[in-house]
Amino acid sequence: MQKYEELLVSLRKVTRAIGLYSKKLSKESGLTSPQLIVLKEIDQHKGCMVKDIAQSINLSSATVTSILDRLEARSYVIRERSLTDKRRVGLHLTELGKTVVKDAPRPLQAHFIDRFEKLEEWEQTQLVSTMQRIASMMDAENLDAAPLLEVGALQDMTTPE
Amino acid sequence: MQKYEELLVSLRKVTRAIGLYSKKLSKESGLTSPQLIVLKEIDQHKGCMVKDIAQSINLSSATVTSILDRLEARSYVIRERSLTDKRRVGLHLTELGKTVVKDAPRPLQAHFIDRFEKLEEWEQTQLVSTMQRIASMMDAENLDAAPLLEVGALQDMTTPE
DNA sequence: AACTAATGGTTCGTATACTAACTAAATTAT
DNA sequence: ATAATTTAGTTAGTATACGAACCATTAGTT
Repeated sequence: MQKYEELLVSLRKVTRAIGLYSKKLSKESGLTSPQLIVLKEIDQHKGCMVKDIAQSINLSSATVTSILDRLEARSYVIRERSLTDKRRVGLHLTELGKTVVKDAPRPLQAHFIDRFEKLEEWEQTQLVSTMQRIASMMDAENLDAAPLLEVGALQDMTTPE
Repeated sequence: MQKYEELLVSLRKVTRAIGLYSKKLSKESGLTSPQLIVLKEIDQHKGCMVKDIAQSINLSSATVTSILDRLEARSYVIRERSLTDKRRVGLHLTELGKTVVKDAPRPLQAHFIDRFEKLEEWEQTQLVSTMQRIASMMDAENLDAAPLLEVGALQDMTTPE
C-alpha cells in the first residue's frame, strides 16, 4: 500500500469516528455535532450572520442554512432579518437554546480530548502542526476560495441592525 | 482557542478539501471519490463481497450498497448472488467499469500526492504515523466494533462461488 | 436616475453516511 | 429436527454537505 493511501485510510477513520460520535451525541443530547457547533458559534457571536458561521467553521452557506432550519424548528435559534440591510439575517439563541448549549457535552469524543490534553505540550503542538501541514498541502489551490477564518476569530456582532 | 479546537479546524479543512475534490472529480470524470475507491477495490479483489469493501474502506454496508446502486445503474459493476451461499453478493467490474477505473484519476488531489511524495521518507512516515495516532486516539472505544482491516488487506476472492 | 454588479440567503438536486429495521439464508444449539 | 442465533445485504429515514440557480437587496457606475 502506498504511504499516501495509509494516510487516507487513517484520515477516513478519524472522520468516521467523528461522524459516529455525532450520531451518538444526537441520541443522547438530541443534537448532532454540527448543530452543537453552530449553536456555540451563535452563542459566542450574538447577532452574527449566516455567512460568518459558514466561514468560521468551514461549511457552505447552504449547509448552514439547512442546519439552522432544524435548530429554528426546535426553537433553539431565532433568525432576525436586519432592518438596515434586509439581505442580512442576524442569528440569536432563544432561552431554550442557551440552556441547551450550556448543558451540552463537548463537541468531540471526551476520550480524545482527555487523552490529547494529557500529552506533553510539545506533543500537542506537534499533532496540531502536522494536521495543519496536511491541510495546507491539500487546499492550497483553493486558498483564495476559502478565507482562513478560524473558529473564534469572528468579531462580536451584537446588534448590528 | 484550545489546541484541540485548532486540531479540529484543520481536520475539518482537510475533510472539506477531500469533499470538494470529490465534487470536482465528479464533474470531470463522472465519478465521485467514494465511487472511484469502491471501483478500485472491486478491481483489486474480484468477486469480493459488499462487507469486505465496507470494512476495507471503513464505510457501513448500507453506504456501500447505495454507492453500488449507482455504479450498477451505470453498468460499471455487476452484482452476482453466490450459488453456494445465497446471502453473499459477489462484485465484478464490467468491461466498461474496467476501462473507467483504468482511465480514472487518482482519488485525491494530484497536488497533494505530488507534494507528499516529494517529502523525505522520514517526513512521510511522520505524517502517516501522526495521522494514525490521532485515529487511534479517537476510536479506541469502538475498536472492537471496527476491525482493523486496511485497504489492500483483502484476500483475492476470485470466483468463490 | 438607471443600469449593472456584487452580496446574503434560500431552494433544489444529488451524493455521502449512518442506524435501525427488515428479509433471507446459513449456523448453531437444543 | 427444530428453534434460536448469526450473517449478508437491502430498505427506510434522517442529517450532513456541496454547487448551481435563484431572489431580494444593496452598492457601484455611468
